[in-house]
Amino acid sequence: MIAPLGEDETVPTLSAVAKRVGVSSVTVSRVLRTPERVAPETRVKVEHAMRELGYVPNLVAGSLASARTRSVGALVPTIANSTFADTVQGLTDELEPLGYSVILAESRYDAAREDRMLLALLSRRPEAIIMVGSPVTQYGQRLLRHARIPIVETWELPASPIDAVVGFDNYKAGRAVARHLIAQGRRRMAFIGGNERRSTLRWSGFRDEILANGLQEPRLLILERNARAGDAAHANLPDVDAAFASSDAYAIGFMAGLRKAGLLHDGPAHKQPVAVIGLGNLEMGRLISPSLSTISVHGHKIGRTAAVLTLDRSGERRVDIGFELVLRDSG
Amino acid sequence: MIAPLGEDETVPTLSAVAKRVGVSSVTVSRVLRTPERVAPETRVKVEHAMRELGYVPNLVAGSLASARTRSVGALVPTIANSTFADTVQGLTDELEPLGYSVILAESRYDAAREDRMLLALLSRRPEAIIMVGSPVTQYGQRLLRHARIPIVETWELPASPIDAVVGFDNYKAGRAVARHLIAQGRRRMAFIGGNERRSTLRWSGFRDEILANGLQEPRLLILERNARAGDAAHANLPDVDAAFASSDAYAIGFMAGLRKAGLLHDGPAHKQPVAVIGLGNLEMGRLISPSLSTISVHGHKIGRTAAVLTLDRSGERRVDIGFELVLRDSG
DNA sequence: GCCCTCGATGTAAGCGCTTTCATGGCATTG
DNA sequence: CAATGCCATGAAAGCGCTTACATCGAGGGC
Repeated sequence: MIAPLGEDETVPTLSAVAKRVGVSSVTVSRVLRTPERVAPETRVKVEHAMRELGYVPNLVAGSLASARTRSVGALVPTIANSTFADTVQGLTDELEPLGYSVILAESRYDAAREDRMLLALLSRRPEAIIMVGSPVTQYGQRLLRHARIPIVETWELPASPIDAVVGFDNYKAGRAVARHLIAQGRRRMAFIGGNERRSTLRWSGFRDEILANGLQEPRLLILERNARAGDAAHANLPDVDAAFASSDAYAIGFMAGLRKAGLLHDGPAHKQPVAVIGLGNLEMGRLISPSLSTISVHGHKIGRTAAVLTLDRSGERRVDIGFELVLRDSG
Repeated sequence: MIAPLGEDETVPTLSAVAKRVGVSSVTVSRVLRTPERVAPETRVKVEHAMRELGYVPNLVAGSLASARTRSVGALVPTIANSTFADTVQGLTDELEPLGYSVILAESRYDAAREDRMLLALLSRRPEAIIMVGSPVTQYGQRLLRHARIPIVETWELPASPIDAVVGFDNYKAGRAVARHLIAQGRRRMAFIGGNERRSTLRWSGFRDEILANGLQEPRLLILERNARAGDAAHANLPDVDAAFASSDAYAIGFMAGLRKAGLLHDGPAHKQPVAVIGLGNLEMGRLISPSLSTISVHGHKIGRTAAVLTLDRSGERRVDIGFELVLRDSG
């Protein structure tokens, strides 16, 4: 596939450096890994030779020999347009200073692809795997259970996690939003979301709370991935006075539709004909008008915490990082 | 650092599978790599044993033996909140089906960190490196020039690239925006951007075009990373009638400031007291009101093209993917 | 002055694969 | 029927490191 760049001279190895200095290759290895165990004089000579040759350590050889790859696998549904990028960033913030690299894989909300990616990741022998959600298939679960490395599931709080978990209760988030909207006097609710587990959990909570309050069953609008929540959404949801969107992007799209229909004002929440609550707390939501009320989910912190959970396996393996209802002008 | 999970039994290897079936390990290797060269009967037995043992190929050993890691390195300034995620996604879209993994690194617009990440990536012997921009330091440049693998620089069109390049002309983008705003009758311009090369290039083009038209020097507002472009920006830019923001996020932040100051209407571009043009074409920009005019930059396509450039080294090594001025209601 | 320790270096083995080359059996050919 | 070729498999070497373990002087303690 990828053809190596032509030309001749070979990439320098440890022993090339060793030969040049006139020491054995262990010594060279030592100036890399445990420089304090090498006589300063030799060390200087070796470092000099490395620079001259442009030596770049071969970590794949090193990994094989030491059984430590200094890499972690990260599996997310998608990295683009998404708050999962925050989680990945949190992860790297914590891990890169320690010399770990992250191998990134995207499942695209596709079970088969998730399994393939899991296998691909494991083949590279990462020292831990951090994923958004949990493996969907039995096969994926088995793969991870047998991997014998720390596994961190995130963004949810599964009942029987494989190893560690850091996330929040999506069901409760749904209930919290419903509770707020009811208190605000809303009566005809709708839910806008995608067709995946976290979204479904939020829907369940939302619905349960509403029904528990004796209100009518909320409307449910499942959007396909990449669907435009805008015009479509409002056309499908006539006659509602509040909507909970499973992501800020959906919420903002829905608001665009509302605005077109003249159902969006620049005033405060209680003046809105239709209340809208999102989830994710994108910066954008704060900037638009009316500003978006949302569930804030601490994506970055999830990533950092996941990193900590792989590094320190002694403490509590389940972290409920919570969420926060951020009220602004949209609902 | 990361402690391996306790317990005993060792992870199965190729030869463990081989022993179990009673064949040599080459045969097992062959059913993985070239199954058509193995007698169907043996193949079935081997595959069965693999499943029984839960064998997961060790790609790090394979990589060392074959000198092919089937990985590529991706270096971006940041993955969060950013359109670079699109580029990474384009990359993986093209590469994952071919069995490549992407190793992700973030430079955070920091030269020293960029060099460290470059070295870390190269140590893992990726078969290609795709980066946003070009290495900032001499050292980084040298590292890549000596790496003997395809290198793709993106998002710019450097004069003397290391190897391949796919991007657009940031300077021309700046000129194009200026030209448009001038044609729209704007006279007192401002530029809002970050302190990094691509932003500076856009500023140069913007400024040059304005001066070439005999208008007064535009105002320049450099924002720190993560600064809120909102209130701050407008306070610093009184008396302008048009602004070009180096990213959609800045643009939307600036618009929020304008709205507060009563300088933003819901009508069409020519009715706006202050025109605003962004860059990036975030979906959000289409949804807000007034909708954001912007330079669209095809981030996803950049990623895909970068992948193609690493896979097929025969064609043109410089791709100008262009940009597009998308006019909506903000300017 | 002898033994021990310790610091600096080297030797050897091996990590889990792939690659190259060899082998032996069987079918094909004239 | 011998020569030929091919197909399925195996043996051996080695990828570039790390990790025991060995070695060898130089100092220090008594």
